[in-house]
Amino acid sequence: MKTISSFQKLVYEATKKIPRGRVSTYFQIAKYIGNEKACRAVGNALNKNPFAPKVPCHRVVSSSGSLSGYAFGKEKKITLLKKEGVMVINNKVEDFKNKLFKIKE
DNA sequence: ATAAGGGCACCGC
DNA sequence: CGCGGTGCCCTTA
Repeated sequence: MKTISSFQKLVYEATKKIPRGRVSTYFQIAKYIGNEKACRAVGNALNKNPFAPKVPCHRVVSSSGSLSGYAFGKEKKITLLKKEGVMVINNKVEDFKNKLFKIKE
């Protein structure tokens, strides 16, 4: 039992909302939660990721489209993204802004 | 309660 | 465009 807080719950919710072939940013999730400044906290929450397979943390990238990191290895993240239709080049998402999914809608 | 860490974002050079 | 420094937030020990 992880005893997660509302914050993390929202993080996972937002992350799960990200459709396949689409990517989002920690910042976007942070805003969805209500604290755009909590971008680090978001990453931390995803890092623990008690819902690993349920939460597609690999669809979450940095504001510049860089993969930044991944609990299972960024290389794995790239592979998953490419398999979902997201072209990843040089550890960065191609057409990032075009594939960017805005959760707060 | 305090200290440190973590998958960030922004600003300046 | 890349690097370094800074600020905010959350979790765990």
